[in-house]
Amino acid sequence: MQEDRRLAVLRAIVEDYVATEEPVGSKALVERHGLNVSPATIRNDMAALEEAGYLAQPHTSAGRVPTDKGYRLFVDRLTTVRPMSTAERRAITTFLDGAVDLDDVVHRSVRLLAQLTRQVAVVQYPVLSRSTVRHIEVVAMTSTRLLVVLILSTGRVEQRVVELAEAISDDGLSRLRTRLNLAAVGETIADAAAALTDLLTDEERPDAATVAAVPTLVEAMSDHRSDERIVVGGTANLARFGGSFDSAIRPLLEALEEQVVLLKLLGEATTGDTVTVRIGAEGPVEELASTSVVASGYGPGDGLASLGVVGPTRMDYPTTIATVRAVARYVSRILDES
Amino acid sequence: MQEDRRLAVLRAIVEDYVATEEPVGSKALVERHGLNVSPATIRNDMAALEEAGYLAQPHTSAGRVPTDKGYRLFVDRLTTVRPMSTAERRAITTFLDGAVDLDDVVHRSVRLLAQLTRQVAVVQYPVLSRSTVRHIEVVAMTSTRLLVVLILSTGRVEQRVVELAEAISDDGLSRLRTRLNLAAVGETIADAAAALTDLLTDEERPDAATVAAVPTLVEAMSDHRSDERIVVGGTANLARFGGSFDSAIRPLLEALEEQVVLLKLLGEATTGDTVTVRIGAEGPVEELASTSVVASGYGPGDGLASLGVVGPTRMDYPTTIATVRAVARYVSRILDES
DNA sequence: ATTGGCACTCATCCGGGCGGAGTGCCAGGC
DNA sequence: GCCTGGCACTCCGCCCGGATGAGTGCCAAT
Repeated sequence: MQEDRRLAVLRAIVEDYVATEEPVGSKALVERHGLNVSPATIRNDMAALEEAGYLAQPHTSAGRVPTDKGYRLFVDRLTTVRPMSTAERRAITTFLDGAVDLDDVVHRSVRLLAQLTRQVAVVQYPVLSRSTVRHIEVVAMTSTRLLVVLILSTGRVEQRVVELAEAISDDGLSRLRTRLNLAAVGETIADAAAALTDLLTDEERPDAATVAAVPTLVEAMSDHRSDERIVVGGTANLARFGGSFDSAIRPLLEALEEQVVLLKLLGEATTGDTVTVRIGAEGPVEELASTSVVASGYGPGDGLASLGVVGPTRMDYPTTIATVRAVARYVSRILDES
Repeated sequence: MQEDRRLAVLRAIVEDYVATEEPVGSKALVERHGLNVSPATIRNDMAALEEAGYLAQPHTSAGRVPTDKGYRLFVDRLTTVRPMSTAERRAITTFLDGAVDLDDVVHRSVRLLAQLTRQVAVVQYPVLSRSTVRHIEVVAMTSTRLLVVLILSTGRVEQRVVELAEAISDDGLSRLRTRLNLAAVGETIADAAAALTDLLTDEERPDAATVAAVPTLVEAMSDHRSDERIVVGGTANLARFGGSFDSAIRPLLEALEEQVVLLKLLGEATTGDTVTVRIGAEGPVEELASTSVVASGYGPGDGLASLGVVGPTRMDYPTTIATVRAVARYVSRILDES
């Protein structure tokens, strides 16, 4: 009974606070929402909610503001998923359908997310597993320096530079190339890596170039790390971010430049391909106590990479969640098709 | 005589203002610099400088602040090039020498610039001309969808997806591959593009796959545009940026996300491989009236791409200029070697 | 051409007084 | 037992006025 109303009050406070950015008081609350009770009643409820840790007062005799815990309850139990309008759906599909390659998909996704949520968007490159080796190309830059290019069936391209201990001839180069391709082409990544390593032991006298090139290749193959690149967009939306520059925005800008931190943020906030929300101090980076992350796994098949937005704890969770989910799903579908 | 002193006064004001961020008055000026005249004299000089448009007063009876014109005079005639300390030199070389490929060079350069200048750094990917085609690889994603990968001798890799009107067989695929490579490998970009285009007309009946793939390849080759990618770093340094968020920082953040605007900024501020400075409203983007750009062309051979920093008009020009120049030179050298 | 002196102008910094929004609590009503 | 109206209280934010001080502009003297 009262319990229901109290939750309604919490929801109303969150909504109003998100909209106005100002502490919300009892009177304004009853007016703006159709609560058929008096302000006094609301005050009692608010006192109870504060007691329970869902609300806080900036100072005595100011309105209430949701705490992290309050937001948590809000997103967990009070959020009804706002279905996206068909216009929005179409915006997403048309914008994303124009993409021509993986890079393009990723970059378009960031822009899209940033624009739709008016927040900072973050997209991690997807890891395309179950790919096989399509071709290995070896290019001599100088006589002791090779560029090794690995082309996978999915279109991923890895390139590495290898330094040789001794010069290699044109002939040696093309022998190296055929040998590498013979061993690896057509295999899955794991098998190819094994086959290549075998080259080192099988042969009587593996030449220097092989010795140098193989480990690099294997590393490049297993280097899904290099796929953990991250693209950030919509930083200008930080302008809407309230709060002081130094305490809120600067650490965020710093984090956005640190791929490692970003990955941690995204990773933490992602389980499977469902949308996850990390609110304020729940996360690993304490300087980011006043920011929330809404992220989702995505990718062909299962949740293999993450994408999402970063914003102030005071954000419009329902629509943000809906948008992130919609984009994640559509991007996944595109990746599945291509 | 007085003219000399007036220039000295301008220089002193610029230096003090850059250091303190506060309007500088006559008394403080004579104290902090060894000017052997009285404050009153300085006041006269300042009045003259203001009359001439080099200084401005925030409000009556406040100290003076340099105008854009004042900064211009300062960098053009009053700046003695501060040689870099050997420690700085070494920092640059060691940091940049660790780079393994082009991507790495570019990214390291941004970080380096951002750290050394404590400003926002911007580096455009260099256009590596005189590269030749090393290999063309064609990968079937589906039966009507090909991934074309172009490997250049410099290590640049371009990839494009091609949609075919009709399905292609494995056999057709490998014939396409050999034909493309036969025509293009070893040629310079320009020659290869021509040779490929010839394929379309020479043959009796060029097959559908060739028809579809060739234009894409040619486009990818001439697509130095895709080399006009830009990497930005050090955004967190915006925190030190004075001024209001909305009038100064927000437009800058927006500009930093707009590759086009950035390119215009960099391009404008670059002629040849010498360091150029664009101050405040001199530039093309009016919202960026309170920011300056210090940029330099760089690249193997001549100034083929730009790199530089963006910061408040009130910046330490001498050291910034020295740093940008040093980095540009060293990056150029690295690119020349590899 | 330079200097010291002097009057003047503003920004900035308190301290106090006021208004208003909002709360907490209590006593009465359904 | 829960809701409500009333009332006293707390503080934040705003405005005002005076004091402070840095800095200027001008003028007469050297």
